Amino acid sequence: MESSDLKKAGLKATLPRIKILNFLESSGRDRHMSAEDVYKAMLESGEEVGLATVYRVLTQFESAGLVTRHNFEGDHSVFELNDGEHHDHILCVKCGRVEEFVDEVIEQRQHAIAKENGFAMTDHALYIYGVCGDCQKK
Amino acid sequence: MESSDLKKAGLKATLPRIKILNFLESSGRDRHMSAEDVYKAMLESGEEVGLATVYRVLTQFESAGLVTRHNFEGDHSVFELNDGEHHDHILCVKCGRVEEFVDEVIEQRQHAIAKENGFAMTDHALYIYGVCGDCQKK
DNA sequence: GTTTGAATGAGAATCTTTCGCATTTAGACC
DNA sequence: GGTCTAAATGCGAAAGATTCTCATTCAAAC
Ligand SMILES: [Mn+2]
Ligand SMILES: [Mn+2]
Ligand SMILES: [Zn+2]
Ligand SMILES: [Zn+2]
Repeated sequence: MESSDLKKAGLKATLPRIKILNFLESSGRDRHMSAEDVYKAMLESGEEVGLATVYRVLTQFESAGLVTRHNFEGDHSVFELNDGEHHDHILCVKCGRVEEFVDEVIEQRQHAIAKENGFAMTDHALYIYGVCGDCQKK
Repeated sequence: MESSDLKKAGLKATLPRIKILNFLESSGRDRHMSAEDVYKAMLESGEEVGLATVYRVLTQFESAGLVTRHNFEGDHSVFELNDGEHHDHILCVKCGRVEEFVDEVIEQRQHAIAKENGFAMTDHALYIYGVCGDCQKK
């Protein structure tokens, strides 16, 4: 459906790419998914795409700015559809819940710190880990 | 030498653990090393320790609070000796240079954000990526 | 010094991700 | 619509990082 988005991103509108993009757009709550997550979820919904293709396409989407890659799990990457607005994440170490936030003070301090150290900042990753409200009750 | 530190941490003072701890303590500039880095560097200096043991010991040191694990490279962990003071990192995406910093404003905002989201904060990771001064000149 | 459970080393195994290559396909051109 | 061609796919093999298994060794308690 969104083959226009793909072409705009300089990517040929192939069936696997369309399927994966559609899938990411329709995965409301669980926005943050690993390649394996995407692969399995698509299998279950009958949309067959090779695992290697999922990895390739997600990486291409990242380069094209369609998705963002995160490494807050340490041992594997998770991806989320890029909605244009940057945000950071706070994660529950018990249940895996993920909340998003933006803090202008932190954003500004980061730029200041980069400048202080003579760096031209290109990116940053901020992950806050903790126990969410629900998990504290248990 | 520092077998006392190990015992204090509840770890038996074995030869591999003593060697690795000594090595970490003597690695001045390159404080941030992967398990493989530690393994190879020790081989070169004649201190033979199995790779699996390096992985095991570093993980034990982490649990004991002797070292801190970072994932700023995405695909593998790096470790650094814990000096008691928390700090964050700014990394050059060209040459891999790592600088350390502490920013109280950011630290406080993080706690505030956790509270706002109902989380009991346990940890956080902040990595700023950019091009360092030297690499900008090239 | 002896005993014994814990730690080690070596390689196998696992997990995530990438590669190689034969086959398929999107998009350009007729 | 039919042809063509480079690019994309799917599969299994391969790679890199880390963990596991298990026989052997060792620290430290007695
Ligand atoms: Mn997000
Ligand atoms: Mn550091
Ligand atoms: Zn939770
Ligand atoms: Zn640099």
